[in-house]
Amino acid sequence: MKKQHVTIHDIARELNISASTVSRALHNHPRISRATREAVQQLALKYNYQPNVMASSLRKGRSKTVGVIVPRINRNFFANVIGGMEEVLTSAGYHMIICQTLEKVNHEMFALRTLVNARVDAIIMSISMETKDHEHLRILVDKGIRMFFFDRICEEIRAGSVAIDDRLGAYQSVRHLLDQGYRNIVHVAGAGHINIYRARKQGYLEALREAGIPDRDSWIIEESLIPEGGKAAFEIGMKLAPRPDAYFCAGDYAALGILQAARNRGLKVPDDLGITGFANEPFTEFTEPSMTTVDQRAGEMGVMVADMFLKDVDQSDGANPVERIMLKPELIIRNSSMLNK
Amino acid sequence: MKKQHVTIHDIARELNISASTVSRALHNHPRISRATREAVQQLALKYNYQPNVMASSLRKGRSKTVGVIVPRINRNFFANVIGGMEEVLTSAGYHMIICQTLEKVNHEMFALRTLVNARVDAIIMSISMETKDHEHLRILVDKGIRMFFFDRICEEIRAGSVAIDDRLGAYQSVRHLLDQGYRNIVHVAGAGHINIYRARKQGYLEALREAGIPDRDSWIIEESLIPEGGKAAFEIGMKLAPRPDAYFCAGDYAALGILQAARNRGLKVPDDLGITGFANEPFTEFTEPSMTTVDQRAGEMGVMVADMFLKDVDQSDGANPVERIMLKPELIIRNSSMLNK
DNA sequence: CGTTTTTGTGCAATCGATTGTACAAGATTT
DNA sequence: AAATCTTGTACAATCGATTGCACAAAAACG
Repeated sequence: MKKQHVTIHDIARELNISASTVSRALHNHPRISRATREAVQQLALKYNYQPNVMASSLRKGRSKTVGVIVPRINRNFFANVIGGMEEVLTSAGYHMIICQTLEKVNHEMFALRTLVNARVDAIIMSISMETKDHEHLRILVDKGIRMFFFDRICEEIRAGSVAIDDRLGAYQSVRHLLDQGYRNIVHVAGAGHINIYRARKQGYLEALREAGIPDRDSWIIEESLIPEGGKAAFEIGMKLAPRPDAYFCAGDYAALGILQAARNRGLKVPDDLGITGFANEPFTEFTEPSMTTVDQRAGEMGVMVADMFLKDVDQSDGANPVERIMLKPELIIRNSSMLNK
Repeated sequence: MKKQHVTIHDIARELNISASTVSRALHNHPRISRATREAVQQLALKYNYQPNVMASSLRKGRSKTVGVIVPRINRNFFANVIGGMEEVLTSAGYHMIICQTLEKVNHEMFALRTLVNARVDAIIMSISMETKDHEHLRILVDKGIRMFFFDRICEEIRAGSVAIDDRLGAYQSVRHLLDQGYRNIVHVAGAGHINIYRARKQGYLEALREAGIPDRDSWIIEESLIPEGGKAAFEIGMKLAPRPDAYFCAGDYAALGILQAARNRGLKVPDDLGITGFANEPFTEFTEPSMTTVDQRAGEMGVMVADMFLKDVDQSDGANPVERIMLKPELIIRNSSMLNK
């Protein structure tokens, strides 16, 4: 249990020079003589000197840390985004502090305060379901805190963002169902105040209109996107006329609920009923029949938003043109929607 | 874009007192008069003063941060553990810095160095697959760094840990298969140098022996625990005599591979073949038939290891009796192993 | 009333790294 | 040889919070 860490002062003392010289030598300052520089660097190596991040952060006012806020860490999508960010940020010398909101706006505010306290160099977040008002976000941006959004972005705030083109993903899904010959397509939708669910609804409507199929409000069923929500939507759908022959769900878990409900009713998928989900959750590959869905390219999204941040700090000439990237989603066609064999 | 943060000096100036008095007032130091204390606290509230964590960390030598190292953030199990830790640590005022090793030992060493640099108050980790040697861990523990393991623990290091009783989980699974009437049970095993896979094998052997069934080495097939590994194991199993009637897999993805391979061969699960997995991955609920597996109580594990850390820092009287907790796993019986209906 | 104790506050050092400025010695220019 | 420039290093302040020590004023005591 020796002294825990070597400091520049330890090195300075041993070489009979000042700490400032050591610091400069370690940073290859041009004014430091070659002899001194090499002596310092050798000794640093010998003692395995590691700069105290807190001290240098305090002095420089930058913490080399990025705060990440997600609704839930253990949701497949978010875990993948975080995985992507981690790879980029770590290799650029940044840490990540991670907070989850559990979809609660007060958790979100708490997390924001925590991260601002920790003096993170940026906050990268996906807003919670409950977040309808964005005043707490605006305050931070106005204060000059670097902020980036991914997936669930807040359009009203001027901030960089990466998201997938949900509208396009939905459009492609519905278009695919139409191509397969399905005609009476119900949309199981998510909460309307979240941009991604609004966009998915738009894509659904667009595909129908393009095909000349009238859209009706009663065919858009807003439900919680969990298996139970899917089952509820299925029951509602059973009462519609004409009888729906396909369900486009804004989430995979809801699609799974539809699948289970259909099975219970003796309906065959995909013959009697086509089903598509959204998110490419791992289980969709393994359901019977396997589920058609839309991949959100989570890992890439994490990489891109992290890169966006790095680019921004690098230039940091103040004039940051806010970039909003939209990734193209990938329609993954599986058996739950393959009418033609 | 005003001045970003209020400091104790700002408050001190406004009240014509010294910064040290402000600091003491904010910490309810008994020597500070009531009047001063209240004035300070009011002003702090008014300006929404938030202490600079880096400054206080630097001074106090504690960062209020915990480093977490996992093989992959986006693996369901680890994401759930992290989720559990997050809830506990955040409400105790700690941050988490998260690193992933991607199962590489050099990534692991890099992560350790990074976290030590960041002066984390503890490191909570699950070792990578590649980690066979533990010298790099011992060095840190000897240096006095607080270390805790979960799931994949390193027994040779004296450190607190939380894991599930893998041996028991395996024993229960195999016992269940035997109770169902299966007799010729293959074990698809994981890498033998990882404690959890060794323990699962032990449980398998124990259940067989207890039932008076001879165990043979050729019935233990060590494979990568992915669907392809399962398929490979299935092919090997097809050549055994007598023909296996059940597979106990050390991982769910391998079990899935067996399920798919069996289906391709026209074998009916569970009638012709019983299958059980390990980990309770979300998809196991949704396969056809649904998969029997063992739940590892990931969230609880995260909560417990975080609590263990908090208890340790709180007392910190040096005399820390190393605690090694073993959680009881939960056998989740589903259709892939239900011979009796 | 003089002495001791308690109370309330400020000073200054500290944590470790960084950086503007000063300054001496050596090199170059005129 | 004097003037100027370059090179190499040290000093001291700084980032913001914390804390041991000092000390004055007030209170308690004999």
